[in-house]
Amino acid sequence: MAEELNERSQNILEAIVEDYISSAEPIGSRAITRRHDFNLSPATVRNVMADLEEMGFLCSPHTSAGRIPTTQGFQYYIDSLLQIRDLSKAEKSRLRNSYRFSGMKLEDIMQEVGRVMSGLSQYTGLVMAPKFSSTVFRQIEFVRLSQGRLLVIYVSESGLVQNKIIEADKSLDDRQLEQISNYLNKELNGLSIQEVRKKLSAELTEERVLYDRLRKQALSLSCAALQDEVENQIYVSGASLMLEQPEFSSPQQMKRLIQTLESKKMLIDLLDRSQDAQGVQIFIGSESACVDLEGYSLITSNFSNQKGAIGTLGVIGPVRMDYSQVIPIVDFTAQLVSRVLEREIE
Amino acid sequence: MAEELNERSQNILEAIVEDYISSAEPIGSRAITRRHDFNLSPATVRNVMADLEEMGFLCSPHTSAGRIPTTQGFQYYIDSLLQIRDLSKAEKSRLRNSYRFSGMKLEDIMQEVGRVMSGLSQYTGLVMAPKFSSTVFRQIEFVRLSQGRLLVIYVSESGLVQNKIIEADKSLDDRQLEQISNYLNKELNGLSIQEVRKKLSAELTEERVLYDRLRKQALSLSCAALQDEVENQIYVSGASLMLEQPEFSSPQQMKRLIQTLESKKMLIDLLDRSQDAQGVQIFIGSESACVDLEGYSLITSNFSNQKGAIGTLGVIGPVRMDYSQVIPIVDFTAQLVSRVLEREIE
DNA sequence: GTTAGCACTCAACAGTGTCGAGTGCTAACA
DNA sequence: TGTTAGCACTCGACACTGTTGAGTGCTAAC
Repeated sequence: MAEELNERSQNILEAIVEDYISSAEPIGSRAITRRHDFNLSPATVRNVMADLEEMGFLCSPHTSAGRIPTTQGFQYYIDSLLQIRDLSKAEKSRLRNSYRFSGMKLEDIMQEVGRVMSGLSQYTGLVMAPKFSSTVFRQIEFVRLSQGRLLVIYVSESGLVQNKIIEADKSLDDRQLEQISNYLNKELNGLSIQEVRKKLSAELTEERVLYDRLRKQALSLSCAALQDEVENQIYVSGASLMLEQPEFSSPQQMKRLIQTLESKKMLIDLLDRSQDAQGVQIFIGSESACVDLEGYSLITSNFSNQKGAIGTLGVIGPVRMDYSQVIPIVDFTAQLVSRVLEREIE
Repeated sequence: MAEELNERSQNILEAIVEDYISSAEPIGSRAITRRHDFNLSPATVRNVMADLEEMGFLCSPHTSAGRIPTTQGFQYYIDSLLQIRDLSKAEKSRLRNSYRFSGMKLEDIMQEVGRVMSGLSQYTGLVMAPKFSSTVFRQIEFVRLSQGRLLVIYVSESGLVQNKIIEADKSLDDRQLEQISNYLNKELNGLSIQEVRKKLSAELTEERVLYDRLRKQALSLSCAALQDEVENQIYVSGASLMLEQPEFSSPQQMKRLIQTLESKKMLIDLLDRSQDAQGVQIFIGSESACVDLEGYSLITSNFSNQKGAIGTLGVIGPVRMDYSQVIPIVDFTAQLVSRVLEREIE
C-alpha cells in the first residue's frame, strides 16, 4: 500500500491533490508547473504523472484531459502528505463563539452542532446523539396514563431522558407504583443500562422472586420498558450546502446524495463504526466495505462526558474535501461538546 | 374569481388539468380530442383554449407549445371540478394495513406516518407533532443532576413528555423537591399548559407567596422550566421521491426543493396555519402570501386526541399533484392517527 | 357555431467544424 | 541518465446549421 515515492513524486502528487481540491477540475501538467515552482518543465511533470497513474494514485477521465487523484491518491495524501495544523488560539475562540449552547437541551445541542459544523465546512454535518444503552442508570418514574397503560420515564446519569409506554397489570395502584419505583431506584442506581438489563433478566429467572409479587412486578415492568433497543437519533444538517459542490451538480448525483443522507439507518451504521476509536477518523470513498460511500468522505470524532454517554459527530462531503480545514473543525468541536456535556452534569 | 364557465369549457379545462397531471407536459388541442371524445375538432378546442387562456386558467410556455394550467386553473379545478371520491372499504383497510403503530412511541408514530404517506403518494410527507403547549398537564417530576442543576420532566395528559434542565437553588434537598413536586402536581392537575403558565405567573406576582418560601420555589422552578416555547418537532420524509418528479429534474429546482424542505422553520409556519381548520386543507402554489411556495402544493389535515393534543400532517408536492389520490390519503391518515392517539390514552 | 386548410413559430435534435487543453512519443541536449 | 522541446494526435466544449414535428392563429367555407 504505502509504496515508496521519491520526494519529487510526492511533491507533485501533493500539488495535484491540493489543486484538485480547490478547483474540482482535472489538473494538467502545464497547470502544475505554472502554479508551483518546481523548476520542472511540463514534459517532466507528465512523466512523473504517468508513473503516479501507473501506481494507481491518479487517473484521467479521458485521453486529453488532465488527471485527477484516485481514492488511493487521496488516501496517500492524507496518510503521508497532509499535515494537520493545530488551530490557533484565535481560531479556537472563533469556533467556540460559533456555538451557543447555553440553556439548551441535549437535542438542541446536537442540532446546533450539526448546523454549525455544516456552515463552517460547507459540507453536511452529522451528529449522532449518545446511545441510551451506553449510559448509567439514574432514576425511573412511572406515570399512569390510563388503566392499563403506564408511561415509564428513565433518566440517565448524564441527564438523558427516555420514555416508553407499556401495558401493565390493571390492579396496580398508585401506592404500589411508588413502592416499585422506590425499589428500582435503590436497586439499579449506578449501573450502566447494559448492566441493568443483565441484572433484570437474571433476577427475573431466579426462583425466589416468585414469592415476592411486588418485586416481580417491578422487575417485569422495567424489563418491558427496556426491552428493545432504541433507535439512535441522528441529526443531518446542511444537505443543500453540499449540492453546491460541483461533484453533485448533475441531477443523478444530487438524487443519490439526497437518498444517501435520507437513509438514516445507513448513516447510523457508519457513525457506529467509529464509536470505539479515539480521535478523528477518516473514511474515504468506498473504502468502508459494506456501505456504499463511493464518492463521499466522512470525518468523524467521538464525544463523551466521562459518564459513558458516547456520541459521534462528523462531516460528510465529497472525496475532494478540504481535509486540512475540516479535520480541525471536527476534532475541536468534539472536544467542545464533551466539555459542555461534562459541565451539564457536574 | 369563480367566473362563469359553460359546461364545454369546464370539460376541456378538466381534461387539460388531468392530462397535465399525468403527463407533466404541455397539452395541445390535438391531444385533447384524441384522448377524450368531446366530438369536437382540434380547431374548436383551440378556440376554447384561447378563451381559457384569456381568463387566466391556462398559459403557454412558448408560441408553439401546448398549454398548461396556471395556479388559478388548478384552483378552479379543485374548487369546482374535482370530485373527491370516498375510499372504498378495501382501500381503507389497505391503507390501514400500511401503518404499523403497535407499541410505538409518539415520535416513532410521527415518523412512520410521514414515511407511509410519502410512499403512497410519491411526494413528500410532512408531520408536525402535537404542540406541547396545547396539551393538558398531568405530572411534573424533578431529577437532580448535579448540585445546581435539575432535570424537570413534564408529562401531559396525552402522554407527551418534555424535559428541560434548569438551574436551581443549591440548598434544596430531596425532601423539599418531593414536597414541591407533590404540591405542583396537586395544584396544576387538569390545567392546559397555557393555563398553567398563566396561573404560575399570576401567583408569582401575588404578595402572599413571599411568605411561603417553599411554595415560591415551587412556582419559580416550574415557571423556569416552562418559560420558553418549545420548538415544534417536524418530520419530513421522502424528499428523494419528489426528486423523481419532472418539475424538479433540473439542478436549480432540486436545490430549491431541498432548501425548502430543509427549512423546518418555514414548514412549521406553514403547517401551523392549518391548525385551526377542520378537515383537509389545500394550499396551492404561491397563494399563501408570506411563504414562498411557488410551484408547490400542500395538502394537510389535523389530528388530535380529544385531550387537546393537536398535530398536523400532510403531503407536499408539485402543483401538478394527483389531488384525487392524495386528498383521501391525507384525510384518512389524519383520522387514523387520531384514533390511534385516543386509544393510547383511554 | 363549427370546421378544414394554411402559413407560421419554435423547441429539440443531429450533424458539422473549430478551438484549445492536454497527452504520449521521440529525438536532442546537459 | 535525466530533462526538455517539438510534434502529431485526441477529445470535450461550443457555436452554427438545417430538419423535423407539434402546435398555434387566422381565415374562409360549411
